[in-house]
Amino acid sequence: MNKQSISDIRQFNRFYTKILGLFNDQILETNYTLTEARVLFEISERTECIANNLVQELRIDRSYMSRILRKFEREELIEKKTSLTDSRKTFLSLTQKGREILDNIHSQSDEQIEQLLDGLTDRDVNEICEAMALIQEKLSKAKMNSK
Amino acid sequence: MNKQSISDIRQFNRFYTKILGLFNDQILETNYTLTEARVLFEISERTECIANNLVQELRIDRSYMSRILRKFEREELIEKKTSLTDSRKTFLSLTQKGREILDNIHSQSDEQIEQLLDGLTDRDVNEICEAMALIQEKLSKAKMNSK
DNA sequence: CCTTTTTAGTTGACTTAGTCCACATTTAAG
DNA sequence: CTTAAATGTGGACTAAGTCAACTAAAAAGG
Repeated sequence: MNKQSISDIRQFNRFYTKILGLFNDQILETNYTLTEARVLFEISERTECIANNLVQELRIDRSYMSRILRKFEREELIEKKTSLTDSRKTFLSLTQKGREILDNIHSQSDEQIEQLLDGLTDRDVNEICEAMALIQEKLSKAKMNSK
Repeated sequence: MNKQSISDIRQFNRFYTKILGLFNDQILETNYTLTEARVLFEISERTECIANNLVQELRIDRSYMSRILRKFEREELIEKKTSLTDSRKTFLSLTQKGREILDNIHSQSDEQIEQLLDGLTDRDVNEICEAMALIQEKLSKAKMNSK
């Protein structure tokens, strides 16, 4: 394995850590943390989502997840519904309010991305998107092989 | 601005947040946090580094930085030296031990990157590196313009 | 079946990362 | 020369996240 490549990737990680850190700050302005936003998003993307899915997918402690979900329930962002076939499982779904909050978080996130891209041409932006797609595709493939 | 591009970038951000999260976990095994590792790295890269540089560059609270640096000093990872021309400023530098710890952190980080790339061809890895370089280059350019 | 193990989730107690604010110095600016 | 800005520290605090013990239900397995 090429040493230089590894070093390049470490550098990119530092670079992107800073960018994601900025984004994180903005999420705080919505009164939700990055972790909470990720949880909301995952619930929105899944059908018959259960807490344990999120624990595994997002690598969040179960007890912590339990508290986040309780908070969301109190704030009426989600609804819980016990599975009929397996009463250990609780299906999670966003309420209308939950969808609105998530949309809001996404809007703010979009705004910040636009700021980040400010001054670039459409072509530059497209190249960035292609580069990101390539990274995702290759790394996803890699992780499959190594698993 | 193209909506689809923004959405693609948000997706990449989610994807890369997970990857960096994994890396973060490994750093914890070295008994240093990601933040501490970033501080050590920045000190190593700068000549006449002062705490306030790090506060601004890494967006860390000043009091928190003060404590991190005190911890590093106690552990003899860094040395402090008051500036002769401005006694408010304290120059920070890594000790031999500090450099060793940082090397250690980097080694573990490298190992994890190798795991991430496991199963990819050299060509795939090269393409990833090029994609990362493109993203960095374009986004750095963008940020300059918007500032 | 009936015991054991695993899965899903909750609760309490705790640690630690990070923030807020007031303060002390020292230098720069009006 | 007074005021404002920059650098750093210390105390008190909040909130994010962890750990361990527990309940309840389902699955596994002899």
